[in-house]
Amino acid sequence: MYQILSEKNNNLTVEIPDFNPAHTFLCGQCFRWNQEDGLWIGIARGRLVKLSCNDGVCTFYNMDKREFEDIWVKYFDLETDYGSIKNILSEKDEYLRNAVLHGSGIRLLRQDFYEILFSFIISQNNNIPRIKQIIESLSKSFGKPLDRSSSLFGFPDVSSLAYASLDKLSICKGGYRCRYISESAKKLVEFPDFEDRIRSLCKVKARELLLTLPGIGPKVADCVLLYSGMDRTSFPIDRWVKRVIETLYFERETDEKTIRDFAKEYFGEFSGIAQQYLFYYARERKIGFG
DNA sequence: TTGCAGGGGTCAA
DNA sequence: TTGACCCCTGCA
Repeated sequence: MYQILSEKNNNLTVEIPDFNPAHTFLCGQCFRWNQEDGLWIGIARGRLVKLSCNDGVCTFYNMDKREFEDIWVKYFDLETDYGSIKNILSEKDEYLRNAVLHGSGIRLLRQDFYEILFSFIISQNNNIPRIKQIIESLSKSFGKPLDRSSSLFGFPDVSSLAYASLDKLSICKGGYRCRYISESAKKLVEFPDFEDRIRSLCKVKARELLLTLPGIGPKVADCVLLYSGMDRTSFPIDRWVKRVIETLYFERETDEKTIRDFAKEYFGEFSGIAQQYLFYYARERKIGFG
């Protein structure tokens, strides 16, 4: 699914099919990747990553083969064959074919469970630039610096958030969501093997357990399962997805349960990635929005 | 300049 | 089922 082409000067060149950083980082699944001077720079797994890509050949800067294979193969989901998934989805209908073409370089990342959990609590009733702002601010205030000289910070761990006062959390301007962050973090420190527990449960039970945390409703629970890589059939339904599905497949207003059942039946095991293609397509084309 | 709607929802009544 | 909730941005 990928091929390491060279390793020199501490830079790694890798051929990665079906990967376009812009598609992957801008489709709304992550909040800590930015483009600067032609490079994509992100903070994930407590590390800074710099990469550039051209025609399916990517360079990872300051990275050796070992780190790449230990961490980033999994993070970028490089052992999944997106080519065949795209073929299967493209045969479903013309809408999906267009959506897949439009976001042909999307890869569903496998991100840190707790970072995703808190990031998507922050995402509720919010827009992407501000979500990114709040996450940066939280990381700066409560995260660990990436290295001794760094002014960059990893996402805070659960206990840092749990032991922070609500007043201090509120400096990050998350508004009413800060209370959810605080309360969920407090519950999570009391439940240290929460992530393992979620992993061990069936999808339905895992979702139910996530829903017991303050600030996590159906949409955020589905995001956590999908973007942490736990359940690729998860199908988060937000305003955009609801309206694009209504516009393309129902031609009328439709309740969430009907949409969920439709997705399960129609997209099957590829529901999560189908959702991502449709979301990216809908946002860029403003489908269902004027 | 000001006011208002709305943003990848959730919760409580 | 509905409105409140923080805060910011875009727009009239």
